[in-house]
Amino acid sequence: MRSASERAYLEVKRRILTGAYEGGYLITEGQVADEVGISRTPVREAFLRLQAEGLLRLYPKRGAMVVPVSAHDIEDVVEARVVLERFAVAAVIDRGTHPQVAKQMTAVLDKQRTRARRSDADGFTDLDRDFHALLVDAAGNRIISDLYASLRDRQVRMGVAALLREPGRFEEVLAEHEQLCRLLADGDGPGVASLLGGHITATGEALRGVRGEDRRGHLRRMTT
Amino acid sequence: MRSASERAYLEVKRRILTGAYEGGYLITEGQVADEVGISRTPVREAFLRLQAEGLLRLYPKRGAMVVPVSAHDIEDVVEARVVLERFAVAAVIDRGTHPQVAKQMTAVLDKQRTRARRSDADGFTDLDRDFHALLVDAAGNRIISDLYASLRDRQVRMGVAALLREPGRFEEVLAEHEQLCRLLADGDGPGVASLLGGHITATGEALRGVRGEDRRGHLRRMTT
DNA sequence: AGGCAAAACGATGCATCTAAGTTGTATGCA
DNA sequence: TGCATACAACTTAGATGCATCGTTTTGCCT
Repeated sequence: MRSASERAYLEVKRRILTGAYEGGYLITEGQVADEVGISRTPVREAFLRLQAEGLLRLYPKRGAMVVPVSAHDIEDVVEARVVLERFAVAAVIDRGTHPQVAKQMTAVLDKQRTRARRSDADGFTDLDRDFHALLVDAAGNRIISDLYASLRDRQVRMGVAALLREPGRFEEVLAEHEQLCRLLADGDGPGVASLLGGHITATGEALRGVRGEDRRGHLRRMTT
Repeated sequence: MRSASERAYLEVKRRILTGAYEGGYLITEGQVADEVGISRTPVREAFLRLQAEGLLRLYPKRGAMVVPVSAHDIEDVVEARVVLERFAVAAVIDRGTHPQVAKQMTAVLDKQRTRARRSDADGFTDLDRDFHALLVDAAGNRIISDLYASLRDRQVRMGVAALLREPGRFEEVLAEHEQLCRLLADGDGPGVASLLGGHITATGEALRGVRGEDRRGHLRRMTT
């Protein structure tokens, strides 16, 4: 049995990431406590963790606001991802482990292909995460790996999942990943770097197009 | 009056950063609660925040361990800092705001010089933070700015303050900062990048030399 | 003396209770 | 009607109590 605060944390995070709690809404400790069936103390702890992750903003005596994602936030996340992945590529090549890493990434890419054939968008998304995480983790810098993981979370919130469901998107991603593996295997740092810029930035562009209409700045109480 | 949890947070963080709580020690909620004169609830919240920042690791029913810093951690922090600052330089130059940023940094540098003349190590350190933060913030990426700030905290823990007290260190830092400002003003991205590598990495090297003997892996109860 | 089991101790996890702050509303007055 | 004020409802901040779990110590047995 998981701890109560862990359950509260996972549940609220899930709701935020899936969009069940939209950006801008106010949620309260008592509300979540009732829904999850625990007392308010563990919920408070979950809220604190989520605030640390940047998903909630706590207003004393008022409630917790689900942080809205702005167009600027998307740019920041995309930009940070490019920075981190480019560093990872350089580090991996510098270490000389790029052939092995490229091999592992290719293996993931193969799995991704089968998911694409089965139109399994969720599986595809998970493997996409693995693909990029593999690269970043191979750089061997814990700090950067952790940040990268949290960026993935935020991107999920921005609706990447929905994006991947668009027709033809699978193929584009696969092709780019394939090229990425090839360039990495060859140790072509600059090549990977420029490709990455395009790959990730393209995702960002598409994101901004797909959404971003319903941004409001004011607070609204969550209506159950 | 600050909130109780805020006080607990600041106090414990201060003790960790100053080394009053060494890495590897176990501290407990009750202990801190008594010392700060509040109940355990706000202390628990402070512990959670500190765990999120990577300064504490919580062991259920056992206590909170002050995370020890290993040589590898130092490398990670140094490496991450170089990555972020290099990005910042490129971004600032790309935006074309580098002349203004360089000007602001030069202003901070001037203040730093007066502190150095007065042998005010604390003031010097604070301004060093400002100097680098100015550059990173100018890149306009919140995510990267936040991470950079947290890295500064960790570096403080690693004993940078003590390092700066070594004779002649002020001058080296000042000279490097001065050159950095010049290169940035000229928009010489690659030049700043390579200088940065040396500047920050040198700090890391020195750090590793100055400390790192007393690393032990086991837990020891804090003896008051 | 050495080993082991059980009790005592100490820590956290969570629920609950009180206090205090904030918001929105209703009321009275100009 | 418009505005200030009082108040009621709701929320969090913090304290406290208890149950549970891990650790240590103690005391008995071999």
